[in-house]
Amino acid sequence: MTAPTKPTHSIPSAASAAAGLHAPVIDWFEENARDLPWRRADAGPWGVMVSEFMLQQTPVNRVLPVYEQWLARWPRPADLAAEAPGEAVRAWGRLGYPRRALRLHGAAVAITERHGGDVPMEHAQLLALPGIGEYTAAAVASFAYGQRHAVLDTNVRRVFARAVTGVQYPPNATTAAERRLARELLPEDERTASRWAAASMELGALICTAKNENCARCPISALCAWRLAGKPAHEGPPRRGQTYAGTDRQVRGRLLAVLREAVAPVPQAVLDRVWDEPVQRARALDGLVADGLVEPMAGGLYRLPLG
DNA sequence: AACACGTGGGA
DNA sequence: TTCCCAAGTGT
Repeated sequence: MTAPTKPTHSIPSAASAAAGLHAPVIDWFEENARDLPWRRADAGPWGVMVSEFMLQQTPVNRVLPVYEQWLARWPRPADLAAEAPGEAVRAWGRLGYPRRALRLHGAAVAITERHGGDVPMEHAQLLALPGIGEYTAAAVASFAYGQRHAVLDTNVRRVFARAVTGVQYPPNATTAAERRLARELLPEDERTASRWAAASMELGALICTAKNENCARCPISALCAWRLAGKPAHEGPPRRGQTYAGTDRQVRGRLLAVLREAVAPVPQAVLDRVWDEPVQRARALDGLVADGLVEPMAGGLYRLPLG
């Protein structure tokens, strides 16, 4: 008597059960994707890369105008590489986390020196660039070059948490289980995989949002584990809210705002006006200098870095 | 692993 | 007003 055929090497997973997500999400994306400049055919790998830097923790609507100015001024990596890093910081404006501007400049220099001025195609080469981590490397490889990579950002993590795992929010930090799920859910076909990456991200950004999710317009609401379970509220430790008022970050922000607007080196006395408490003020300024965001000059003057 | 790192808009 | 959140990275 023969035992029933049973693949012992293949463990039934949530991923295999969720394979039916691809078509509805991709179809939805074809119909509802936003017409964003970095998605246009003429954006190119550099446009995609610039957008990814700017979109790290900053909403699309605030990125849009800065992105347009940036690409108009520096249409190729070599154009940015030829500038002083401080010009990148200035052009970054109020997008926040200005060290990203410094890293984008550094990445442009590395691309110019190591890759002949072309944004590299390989994930490992992208990952080696300053300011590019796991997410951004996968995003550029997928969006700019159509490659097959798991692109796991906060939107995709939330979609998976709900649709597949059945919980309201993903864990605070990305887990190995999430990475495995993302890989398992990735369509085999390269073209489909890159569409899936963009589509699942867009779904999280427009429909399956952190608050006030719009299940009525969701293409996979019928399959969503979280909705099917009655949309149970998040359990466990609350996501630690980041305080801001009174922190060094706030002081650094004020300091840098003054330097960004200044056309000439700024005297220490002018910087001193942005914050009353001298110890914290000095610490914040020292931190900016240590980070390479501010350059001290002789005579107690400060400016954005010349290089 | 936990933290630092900006900014502004919406609920 | 206060709180939450937005396509993360580096240490």
